[in-house]
Amino acid sequence: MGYEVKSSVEDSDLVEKRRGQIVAAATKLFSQHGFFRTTIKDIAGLAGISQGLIYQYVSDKEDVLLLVLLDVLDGYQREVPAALSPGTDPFARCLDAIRAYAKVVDKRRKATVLAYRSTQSLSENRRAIIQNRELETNQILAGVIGECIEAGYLRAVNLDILTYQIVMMAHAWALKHWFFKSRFSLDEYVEHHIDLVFHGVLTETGRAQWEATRKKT
Amino acid sequence: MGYEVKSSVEDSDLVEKRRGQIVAAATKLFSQHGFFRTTIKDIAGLAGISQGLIYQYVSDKEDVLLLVLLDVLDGYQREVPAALSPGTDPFARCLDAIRAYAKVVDKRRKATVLAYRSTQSLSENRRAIIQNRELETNQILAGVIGECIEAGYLRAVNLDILTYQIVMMAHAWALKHWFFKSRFSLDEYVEHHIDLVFHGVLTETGRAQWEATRKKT
Amino acid sequence: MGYEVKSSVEDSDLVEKRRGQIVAAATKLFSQHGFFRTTIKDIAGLAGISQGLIYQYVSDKEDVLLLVLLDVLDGYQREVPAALSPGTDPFARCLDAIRAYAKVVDKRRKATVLAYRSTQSLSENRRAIIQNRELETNQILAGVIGECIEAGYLRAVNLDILTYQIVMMAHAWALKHWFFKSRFSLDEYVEHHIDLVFHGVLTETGRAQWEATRKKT
Amino acid sequence: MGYEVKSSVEDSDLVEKRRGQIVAAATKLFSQHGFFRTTIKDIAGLAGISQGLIYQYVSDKEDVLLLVLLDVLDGYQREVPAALSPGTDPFARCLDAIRAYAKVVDKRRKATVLAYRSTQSLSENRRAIIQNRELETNQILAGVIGECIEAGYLRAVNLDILTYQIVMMAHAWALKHWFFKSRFSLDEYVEHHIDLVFHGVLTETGRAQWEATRKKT
DNA sequence: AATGAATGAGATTTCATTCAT
DNA sequence: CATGAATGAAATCTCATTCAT
Repeated sequence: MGYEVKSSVEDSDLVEKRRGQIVAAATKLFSQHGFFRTTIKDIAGLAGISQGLIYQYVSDKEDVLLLVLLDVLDGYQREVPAALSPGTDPFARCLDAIRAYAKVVDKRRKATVLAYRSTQSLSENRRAIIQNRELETNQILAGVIGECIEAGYLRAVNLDILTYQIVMMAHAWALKHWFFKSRFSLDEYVEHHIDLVFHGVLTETGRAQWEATRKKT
Repeated sequence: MGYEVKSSVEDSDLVEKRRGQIVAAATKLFSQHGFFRTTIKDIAGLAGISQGLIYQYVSDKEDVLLLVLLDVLDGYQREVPAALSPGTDPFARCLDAIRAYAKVVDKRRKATVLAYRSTQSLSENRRAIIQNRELETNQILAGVIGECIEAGYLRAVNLDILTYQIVMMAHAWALKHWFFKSRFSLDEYVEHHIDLVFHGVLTETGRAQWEATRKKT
Repeated sequence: MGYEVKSSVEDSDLVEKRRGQIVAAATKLFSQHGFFRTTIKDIAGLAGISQGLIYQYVSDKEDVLLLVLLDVLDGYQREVPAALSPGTDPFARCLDAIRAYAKVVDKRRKATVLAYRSTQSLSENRRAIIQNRELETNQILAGVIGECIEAGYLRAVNLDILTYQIVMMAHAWALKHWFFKSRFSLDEYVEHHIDLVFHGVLTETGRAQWEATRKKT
Repeated sequence: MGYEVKSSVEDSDLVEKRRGQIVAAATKLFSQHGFFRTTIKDIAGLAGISQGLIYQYVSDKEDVLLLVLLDVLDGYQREVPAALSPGTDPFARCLDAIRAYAKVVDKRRKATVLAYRSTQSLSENRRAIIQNRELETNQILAGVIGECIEAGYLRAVNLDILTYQIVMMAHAWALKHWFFKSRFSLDEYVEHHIDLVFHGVLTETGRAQWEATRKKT
């Protein structure tokens, strides 16, 4: 998983190892203080290597950020599929996926927030890499949701909308954690949302009202 | 609306005016290039004043950011209530509020993204100010939603969850605009979401499956 | 004489003054240790200003070099014409010019050497500026020499060749000073050269030999 | 030709070979980008060896420069004598030498310029080595010129002056190539100079004027 | 002998902030 | 009140040199 980021070092095992150190240190520091307030010196210090060495594995400070963000998204992409029991019913798999996704985000809460803060600090093309990676991850969710629709468990709502609804639910857990943490456990938070999206919020009366409203326009 | 931010200038009209200039310039530049890449010199230049003068109306570069973010949130707080026809039915008011909120966010799309990027750059206490302000705005939505629940239009779901669901829907329009812009108009986007949250996604079969699933656990 | 080099400071008197300080310091240091071994910090220190301030009057370290070299060439351009008694006979003026040029180079010996060492360190376009300036200075010499040819004092030899012959004679005094200094005074050096170029080196015998040689080919 | 430069490697054939690689690569790179802008890594890369190995044949980056400059001067010293037809008349030999020297310089134009740029970057004692070598080369020219004087072909002008006149003529071809290249071929350039130095530039009138001028002073 | 990863000092440049005018 | 020149700390990045393998 060397990606596009170039290194002057040949030995790919070593590259893997050093980048691992760098990414681990950078993730921690970027999450804590942000990309701009973190210095290369800090990263090198925490990674236990010299400043100069970082530039043998990365061409830019921005490259470090890219590596960090790719690592976060890789985590999603690795762990969500791992949580799906293959061969089971789409409905169960879909619930698994939603809960797994939320769990994965929770595990990387700070890094997820980091992604929101920092993706815009990347140059055009590096940003595009990240966005593509995000879409790939979303495809995993979209896949299981799509199966549920085909299986007749879910209405044929717009898949992009529904997928991002779920994605944002999980991200909001990270983004608004300052609010939610004192009010819900992760499980409660997720189940509330599942209930919401599965059953909707309208009562009978509400549904009537909705129909009435729609006719007017 | 001087808030806590202190100014060495007495004449409060002038303070208002100068801060207006500063905030307008800074909002534009922060949104475009981010907080860290924007310099005080840039802001002064665009605001048509000298660098030094900024420090008579603000104590810090961070203070400028606080002012900008407060201004964004003020916009929400001002414009959402304005869109509500007073005295009408809660259901209609609720729909108005949701759509208005989305529209307000759309109007400040870049500034909204800025808020996500930059709030964490603020010091503890300044961040708290922003978070409180966000909650105040959310109260407006929560208010009309609550009325709908009381009026029996909506199920008694958790108000915080539902409110943030709607808030995040609007924010996602800004945050993931790179994805949505080529797929939906704002209206389509919003109506898709309203449909989703109002009616839920489960079919009859899905509902049965859900019940079956729940019993197991 | 602000040239093309841009400054963020408006007040042109101040620009003149500060650049004067910077150029004086840089000339000394560049001449002594070369462009690359001299640091901006050194220059600032010797100029009695802060490092940062230099960048308000110059956009680059290379810009400092350009300023220095332009200043050297300006010296030539200012002082050579000043040594010419206007209205006198072309022959006298020509001798004046040659001796004056040598004197001017001698006065700036180290800076002249610097020009040879460092012009190539400039970017393409900045180098072109310097080369043009050199040609302008040479025009002064070419002018008086040309007048001597027109007046019939000198043979109609190629003007570019003769001009550069004289220019290089003066420059060689600086470039090979390590050799000449223990052997000649500047005056002796110059008069030897004038004698050489004026009368040539062939004896009668030599001239015959030369004719014989030429016929063969 | 190991000179004073020390190597940790014993096998002197190998030393010769490796230094050959290093010098060839360095000459090219130094000529192109200058001493300071060329890195040891670049040199190693072009020489096809590793960075570390360079330090087994050289103690310093400056040492590489010394080797390069010595190599250039060696070229002069080798090729000029080779162009002299032994046993011929001093006059012919002198013309041969002048033309050969110009040709040798032309062949190493960039390296010659490099010598002017970089000799000053050497430490005191290394610079002295280069200057001595230059004088040795000049002796070759001085030798044939001296013979011409003894043979009565040339006036008894100062030998140092005349020799350096010719040396500088050739060097100027390299140093001011940006000017001459569009105006003269090497041959034209050289013959113009020979004509100049051999016959001088004064006309009969000029000579009279010169005498008149001299009497005054 | 040879490699190339690692070090760490150091250079350029930027910019928030101050302060004399 | 307003200006903008001046400061100086700090950050990124480069590269000669070393050294374990």
